Amino acid sequence: MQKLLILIELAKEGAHSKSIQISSSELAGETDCSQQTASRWLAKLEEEGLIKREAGAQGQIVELTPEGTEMIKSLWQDLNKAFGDSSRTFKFTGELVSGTGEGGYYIGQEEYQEQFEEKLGFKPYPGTIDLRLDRDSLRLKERIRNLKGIEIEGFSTEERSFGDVKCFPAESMDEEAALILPYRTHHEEDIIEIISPEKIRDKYDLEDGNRVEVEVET
Amino acid sequence: MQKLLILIELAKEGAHSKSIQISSSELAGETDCSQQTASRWLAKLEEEGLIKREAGAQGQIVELTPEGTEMIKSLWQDLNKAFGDSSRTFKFTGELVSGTGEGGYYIGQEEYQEQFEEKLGFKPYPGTIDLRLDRDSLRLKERIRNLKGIEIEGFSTEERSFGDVKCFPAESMDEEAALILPYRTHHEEDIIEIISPEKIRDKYDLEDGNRVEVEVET
DNA sequence: ATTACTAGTAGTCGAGTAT
DNA sequence: TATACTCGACTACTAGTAA
Repeated sequence: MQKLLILIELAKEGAHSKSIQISSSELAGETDCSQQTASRWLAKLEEEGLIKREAGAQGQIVELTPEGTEMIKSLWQDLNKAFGDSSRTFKFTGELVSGTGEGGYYIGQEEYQEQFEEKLGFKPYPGTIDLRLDRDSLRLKERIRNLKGIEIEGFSTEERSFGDVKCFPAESMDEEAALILPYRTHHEEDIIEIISPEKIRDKYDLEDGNRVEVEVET
Repeated sequence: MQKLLILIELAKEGAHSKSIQISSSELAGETDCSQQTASRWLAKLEEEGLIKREAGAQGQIVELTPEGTEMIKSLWQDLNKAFGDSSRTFKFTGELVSGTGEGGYYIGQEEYQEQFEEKLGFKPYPGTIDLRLDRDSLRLKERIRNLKGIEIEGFSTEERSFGDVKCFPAESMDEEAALILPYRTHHEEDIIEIISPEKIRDKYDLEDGNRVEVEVET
């Protein structure tokens, strides 16, 4: 129990994004245990690879490792699931990039199109708008991954298979749209794909590098 | 450690909002411990007043108590603080209600007005728009309370003192606005106060009971 | 299939204290 | 001041098993 509490306290102090200076007694005070326990746990957490630290006779500098961060973050996401992220609008920002054209190939598939029309209420233009997300928006993507969206089922043709896809109603430039999130990701992590009934790129004369905002409903 | 994990697992299963049926071995599977441990913890959690349950030879029905829910929720909020809720738009919905007129009295104070103008960029109409929140939006209010907003400092007159207030830029009906969150709350918990440079009530002919949406930036 | 007791072991605790 | 060791007490674990 203290192990988790200590890890959480370190996260609260910001150790997931920077090195922090914290003494074992300070930490003990925050987590309601003895200085010895805090010290012992810090040593153990280091051993387990969850934190990195430099401990000396005059204090220590602590930082969560990616593994430690991951552990706390997944706990956070569990709680997000539990307490819900309902009725929330996520605003993604990023710049327009050219897809490989593969997006259109996917979306154009009749099986996908039918489901989009049925579940989203519109027939998407057979092409995706690809956005390279800003740093801030990257977190949101990770977050939205855990939310329940509209499920689009995959299927197989003779040549290949198309995976399950999750989507969320969205709006961009006052146009109806949807965020597409494949379960099997084939994109770089900082890119999202948007579909819309209109060919938004042409309608608004968009070019690569233009800044675009997308509001996603959950 | 298991104690927290088990409590979290129960929350994940929805036990904070309804009674759930879960066997000790099921719970043990999810939290990676033995059936005996899960069983023992459930008994202990009940003893501590964190859960309520009906255990019998053919399973048990479990539900978090308000205390248990509070415990997990505060953990969640700690993590929210740590990992941030940046770049998020919160959409509040509710129905318009008449304030006591006290809102206008507050907002009208010169010391507040100056700070609003300086920190929000507009001089609010001296009156608040009060919204009785929908159930879904209630959660958001609780959530937004923990976020860093724009601080408006309190002050004292000869007669009385006005407390610190936190506010967030917002938009409602395409009008610039701000959500006002007093630290010392004097309202019922399901009500939020909005200010705006315009007298929105008149401009849009709003009456009590009308549904209003407010998008709050964080 | 459940819940949950017992017993033995492993893990965790804080006090005292060394460095 | 720090960190962190030893040690005795206590707690929590799992396996076995009863009900």
